Amino acid sequence: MKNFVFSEGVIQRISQYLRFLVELKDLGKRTVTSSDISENTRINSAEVRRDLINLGIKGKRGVGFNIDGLINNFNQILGHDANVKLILVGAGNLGKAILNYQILKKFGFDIEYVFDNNEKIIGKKISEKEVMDINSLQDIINESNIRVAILAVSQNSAQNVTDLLVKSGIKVIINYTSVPIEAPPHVNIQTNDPIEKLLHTLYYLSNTGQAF
Amino acid sequence: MKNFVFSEGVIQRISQYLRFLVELKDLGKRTVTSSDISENTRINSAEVRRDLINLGIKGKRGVGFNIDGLINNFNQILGHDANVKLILVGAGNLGKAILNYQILKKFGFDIEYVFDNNEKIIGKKISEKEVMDINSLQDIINESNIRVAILAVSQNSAQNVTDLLVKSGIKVIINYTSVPIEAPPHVNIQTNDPIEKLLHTLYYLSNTGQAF
DNA sequence: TAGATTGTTAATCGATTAACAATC
DNA sequence: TAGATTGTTAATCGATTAACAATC
Repeated sequence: MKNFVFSEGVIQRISQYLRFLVELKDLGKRTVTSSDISENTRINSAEVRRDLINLGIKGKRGVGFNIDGLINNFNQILGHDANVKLILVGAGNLGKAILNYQILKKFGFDIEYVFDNNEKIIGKKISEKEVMDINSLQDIINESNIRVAILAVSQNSAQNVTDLLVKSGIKVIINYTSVPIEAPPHVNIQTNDPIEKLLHTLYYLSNTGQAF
Repeated sequence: MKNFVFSEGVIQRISQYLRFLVELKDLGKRTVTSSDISENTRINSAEVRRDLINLGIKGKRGVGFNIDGLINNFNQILGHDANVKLILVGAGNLGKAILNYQILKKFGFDIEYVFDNNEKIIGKKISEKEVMDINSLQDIINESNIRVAILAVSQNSAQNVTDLLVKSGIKVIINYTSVPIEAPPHVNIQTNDPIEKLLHTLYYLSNTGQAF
């Protein structure tokens, strides 16, 4: 079974590789070299090659690696076998913008349901999705077996909605509010705001005159 | 000069520490232990202590570290001495949502100007900011010496606007569109979309039944 | 064949961890 | 004093890098 257990670092890098490869495939490319991947991901090319070899993926010397093969392998490792269904909570400005993110579809994620608590928009359609009453959230999650939610509600309802999501069985929350939220340890919260990236780039901005 | 050069890893960790500490201070806390920091950032507590010692920051045994002292130290290292001014490009759904991100203010970032190319909204106010004509962007950046931009335009104008930002002297672009954009190597692009985080969590979702 | 990139080795560096004496 | 956490050591692990023979 050890063969099927990957370290955090490897999974992290595979996510980065996969992201780049799907974009490349989209551009019509068929093969990719370890140095192409290295340039895009800032991961050393020797490490890329070692990762691939460790995963049992072979390339062609002088040519590179087959993009379709890599994508299939990576998806299999991540357990990304079919499209993954998501719910989106919050149909305000942020929610509407997220509904327009075509990248979700491209990477095999489908926003299946949209919820809000605002009676003025419940029942209306946004980007062809009907906005549902947040009071029906728990029932729908139970029926549909969805485990991943995108949180795009207002700051002051962020924690309440999080509690509801946890109670309903959601296991991954992509937090698009810019407030910290809390959940039990078995729920994975990924906060998506620009602060850490902004802080991080400041150092390079002020110390070199360049951003990196 | 070696004393003032920090590795990429250290800067990354300092950004994480700082983010947590500002939130803690906001809650009224005065001191923090290395294990508090460790729990929140998932960085080993011994490594936290070693980082702080290396930076010349001393704690009190049995008590912990002074939060204000840490924040000051970290800000100084990152070169975050005064509020940092930003521009926001794009005043659609996404831009409006970002204007409401109070976390920017809390961490010392001010959205100074908002630009759009839509004549219907140019001149109008959103969250007390007047929307300016994107044609005036280059002049205003030149005068104001702003070096950081948040990109929240539509997918099909993302690259054009990026080119304009680069030409105007912007050095850091926080890319909130979900399309990849290209810029010369001296410009730092930070793409902020949920794909890598989603891919990453899939592995834990399917391999353990839990997200981590 | 010539050019390019893989597959692999070996050396180094930084991150991670456990443990515990020092001391607030 | 008793309890807690720092400051520090030492051992280990994974990441990083350079280099180059193998081979497509």
